[in-house]
Amino acid sequence: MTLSAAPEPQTGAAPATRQPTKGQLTRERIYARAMELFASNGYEKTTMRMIAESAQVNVALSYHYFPSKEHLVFAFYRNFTSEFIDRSAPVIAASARLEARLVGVVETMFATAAPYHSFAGSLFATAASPASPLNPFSSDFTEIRDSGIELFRRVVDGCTPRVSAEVAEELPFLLWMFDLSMMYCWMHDHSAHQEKARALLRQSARLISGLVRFSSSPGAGSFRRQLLALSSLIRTSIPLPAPPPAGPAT
Amino acid sequence: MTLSAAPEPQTGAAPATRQPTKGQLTRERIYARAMELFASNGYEKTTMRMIAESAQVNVALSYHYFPSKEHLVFAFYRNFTSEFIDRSAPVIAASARLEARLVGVVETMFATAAPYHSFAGSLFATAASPASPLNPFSSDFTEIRDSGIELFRRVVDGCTPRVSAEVAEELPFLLWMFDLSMMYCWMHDHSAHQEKARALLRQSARLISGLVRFSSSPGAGSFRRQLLALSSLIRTSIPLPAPPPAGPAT
DNA sequence: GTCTATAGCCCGATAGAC
DNA sequence: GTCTATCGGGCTATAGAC
Repeated sequence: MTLSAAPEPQTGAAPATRQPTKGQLTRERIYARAMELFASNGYEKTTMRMIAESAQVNVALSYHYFPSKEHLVFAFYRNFTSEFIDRSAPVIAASARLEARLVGVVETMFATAAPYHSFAGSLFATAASPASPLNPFSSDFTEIRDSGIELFRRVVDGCTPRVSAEVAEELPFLLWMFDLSMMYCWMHDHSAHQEKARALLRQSARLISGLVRFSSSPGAGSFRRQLLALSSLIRTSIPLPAPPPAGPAT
Repeated sequence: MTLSAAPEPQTGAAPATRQPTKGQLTRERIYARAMELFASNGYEKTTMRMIAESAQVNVALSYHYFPSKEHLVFAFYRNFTSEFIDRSAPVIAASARLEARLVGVVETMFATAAPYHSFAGSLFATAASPASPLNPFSSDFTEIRDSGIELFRRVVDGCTPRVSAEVAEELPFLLWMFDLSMMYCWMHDHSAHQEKARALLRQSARLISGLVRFSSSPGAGSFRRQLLALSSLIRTSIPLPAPPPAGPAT
């Protein structure tokens, strides 16, 4: 199964100015109602029949726009990632400190995801399985994953402490994985306002920033090489389209 | 829902010498057939009806012993963990080097899990959700998780490089989480014989061992304190029964 | 306590007529 | 796009045999 449904608008750099067709409106209505129901009843307890009824369409039509329940989840991922990245831009601009940027960006992710806290865990479960086309390391996910890594490239870009070019090449990927981990912690966190996840974030960001600084010191060559080798190993274990071109970009 | 089914034998320090009742044999037959079917058809494609038919019992009886499909997964976890831990003992005895022990123990986990590689991912998905009583941080999972952490306590115990008492208190938990991560990588790894996951393991173990050594050096007090604080934060975010008693136990 | 048989609910997903 | 009908599968309920 592949996850790109037929009438799915490619939300890339394509023309978003065209006025929506009737079908698109229907599609969005179904999606919106599904998210509401997921939030109020949870993912598992929300049935496709409920979604269709709520959106005032027939079940079969729901399946026309979203060929499976998973496709709704995938659409959520895309929308969420897109919104999260947009909201991160001013946060990155606000400070050059790596630690502040990292905390800020992940906090932004928490804030963006807050309305969905109740069902994010269930989505994650659907997505965690290597068998699922939704898992973050699958090829269906490539686009979303790449935009996430790209976000952390901007976090690293021009930050303090300064990072060497070789580190700057691997670090975005590592930070993206850190971001995923924080997401997982946040989902599990039922403390008020997810304060525990936030405390964890602050402590981790401090440690990461310290390690990055340390890895640039002259005496840390062995550590740096080991870390880079490790990151490279992880990255190449994943069906990434290609290692980031160290060419004319930036 | 709680996961301890009624006729489930408590495999603790309880008398395992008693001869199995007829019901226990049936239970084990159902379980064994389920695992075979999972391995050959995958988790999702194996139906409860198939399992019952294969074990030559009625579906309702299957549900008597395993009130849900998830209960089969939970039984698998318990058995797997138990076998994995048993097989790890000689590995720990074989070397005092932390790096060698770490590689050896995780390799043992890979070897123990090898027969289930095809469906381990699906089980993991069922288990990853915070909503699932199967997730590794849930209270149902406490016993299994504790035995895992205890295993890594033995890995750390008496190892070289020497670790200070305060590090030795947190390190087993961190290594257990590392073990979980490696499991996740291994599941995703479809290279021949999961060679990529093994390469990752060797590289990670080297780095971890280096970091442990470094953290014990006099100049690394700040790094060590930060790492300990982080570990403690993570650990206390989890419904652990209690922080490990620093009392009379070895 | 161990087990069979049957009947059925609910839900994800599909087929095909209109 | 709409609709009905249907399937397969997780799960439940009940009645009862031994």
